[in-house]
Amino acid sequence: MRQKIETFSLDESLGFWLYRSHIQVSAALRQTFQDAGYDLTPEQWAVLLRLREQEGLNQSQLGEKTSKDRHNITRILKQLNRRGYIEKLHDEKDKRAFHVYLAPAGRSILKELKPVVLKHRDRVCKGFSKDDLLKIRAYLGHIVNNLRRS
Amino acid sequence: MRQKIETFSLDESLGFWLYRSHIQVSAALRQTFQDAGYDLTPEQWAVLLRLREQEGLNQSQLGEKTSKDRHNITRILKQLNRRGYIEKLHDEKDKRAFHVYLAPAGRSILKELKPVVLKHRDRVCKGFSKDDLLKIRAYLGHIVNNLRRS
DNA sequence: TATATTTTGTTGTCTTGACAACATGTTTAT
DNA sequence: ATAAACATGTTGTCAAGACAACAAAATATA
Repeated sequence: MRQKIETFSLDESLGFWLYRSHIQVSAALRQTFQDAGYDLTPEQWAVLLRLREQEGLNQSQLGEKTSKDRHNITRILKQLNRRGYIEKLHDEKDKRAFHVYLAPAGRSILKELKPVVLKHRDRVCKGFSKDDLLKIRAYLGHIVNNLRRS
Repeated sequence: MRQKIETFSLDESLGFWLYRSHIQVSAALRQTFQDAGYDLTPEQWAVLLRLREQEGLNQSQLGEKTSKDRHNITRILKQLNRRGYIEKLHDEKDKRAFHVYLAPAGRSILKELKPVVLKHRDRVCKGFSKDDLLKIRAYLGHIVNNLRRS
């Protein structure tokens, strides 16, 4: 009867590969923005994308929909506000809350950056079939699901 | 003849799913360490793991092997040094460089945290077959490869 | 109604990642 | 041999993620 010796190494770690791939995709997108002459982070881009789909959310809701907590959303919105890409409007009823909207400059940058972002996407996804991409998304969704609640 | 209108949304973005899954796995591991009573970050853990496999690297090499640049490695090693988990020894020949080694406390914590890390791994990987895990790793490796050079 | 609890958002601290500037030491070219 | 280029590591700045503390407002409860 042999005892099972479980072991682990960094290269066998799923978490490390997620870290690695995320870091590199993020760095590539950052570089893409920089090459295009825009001072924008991947995180700020994600928030703008989310706002294009759904405007008028309050900050907490926006945070949930971008996987960022309210502290970080506060500061990312501050940056986007400074650059003139978004607007925060007070909620009439709830005086604590804001509703967040795209400003005209925000809509502009979304259009302007579309071609370079598509190019970036092609680079990241090179060699993958549509089926591969669906499978990857399913796998990552499964992981996210495994960690839901507690 | 219809023009192809390519579009994108955050939920269709591979980069966003990588971000999301990475963030959650990382948060879960952080919580795991905290629950076990250890003040250790996932990044520090990754460096310790790498050192267990390969000691005596200099900082730049260690950075490459953990996908961190030399600036970040400097600071992570500072933390690990403060906690007594590693040692930095001067290179005899190259007076700029250090060789990094695990200290006894570093070996200890690697052993002590093994069970909780395995538990964390089981949680992350729940519902995946060995074949699934190999496929995920292959997919993520493919992405990393797509972004190599330039 | 009065109090307690929860929600919304901000600020501050720490760690990490990206990046520039720098000091020091090594290697290469002239 | 000297100068130029490069490598190694540190420090500082900013953005972002984790987290604690806080203020203000809304909601629940007594």
